Amino acid sequence: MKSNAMSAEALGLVARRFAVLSDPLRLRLVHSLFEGERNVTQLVELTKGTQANVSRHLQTLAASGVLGRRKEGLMVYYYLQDPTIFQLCDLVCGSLGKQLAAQAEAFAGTSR
Amino acid sequence: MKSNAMSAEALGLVARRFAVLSDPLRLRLVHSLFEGERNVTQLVELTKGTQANVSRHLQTLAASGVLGRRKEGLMVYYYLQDPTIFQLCDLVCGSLGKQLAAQAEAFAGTSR
DNA sequence: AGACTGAATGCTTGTACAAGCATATAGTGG
DNA sequence: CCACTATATGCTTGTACAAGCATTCAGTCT
Repeated sequence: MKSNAMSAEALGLVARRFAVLSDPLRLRLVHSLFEGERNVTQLVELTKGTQANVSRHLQTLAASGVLGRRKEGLMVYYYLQDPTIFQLCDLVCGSLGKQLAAQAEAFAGTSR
Repeated sequence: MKSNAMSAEALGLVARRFAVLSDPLRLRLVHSLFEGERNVTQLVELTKGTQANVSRHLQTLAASGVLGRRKEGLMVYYYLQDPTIFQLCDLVCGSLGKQLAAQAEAFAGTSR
């Protein structure tokens, strides 16, 4: 595998993965699953979304491999399936935190 | 800061960061800068995009703090400014690789 | 069987945004 | 000042997709 010439196909997959994580409600859902699996109703309450909307976003997340599904009677439990999600979120949050802190400092510096 | 109740604002920022990385051309641009800064014309050639389109995507990437800009005469050089981008890409690529390998194996298993 | 609950799916509407094309700005040299 | 090169910016069009609402599907209980 050449490291400097990613195929268009691979690029599309990576882009798609990022796109899946680029929605606030989906991020809330992922975040709500950090501490363990939850069924749809619980997720609706936790995220304060509508049932239909939450259900659809869960499909998206599951289809992309981020979440897994487990059916138990009437209820469907979703759980984090991709373990890299934690690190991904940590990285982005850390990076944004640093960036905002730097901006704040630069702003404070303007009055010197 | 409570770790289990991210503000809507913070969530929006994270989502936005992922959204910036969710475009194939932008990923190509980022990838083209892995080995050092490049000016717009070079990036147009490397990514085979149009000048206008490349320029606009570079704006997006720079505005979000992923890239930095350096002007030198007529030319503008862009460079990776957020060091976490490497790790972010590695994580996603690794995760996708595992996922695809697992799928391939599962598929092969169907004929057993 | 019917009534009920949890989850998924049509269908529509509004909005964000990528790409294309033409044009404008900025900087350089004659 | 004019011509030229590098980059950025209007403006338009097409497409993807989130949200809302109603409806359907699936499973449980009597």
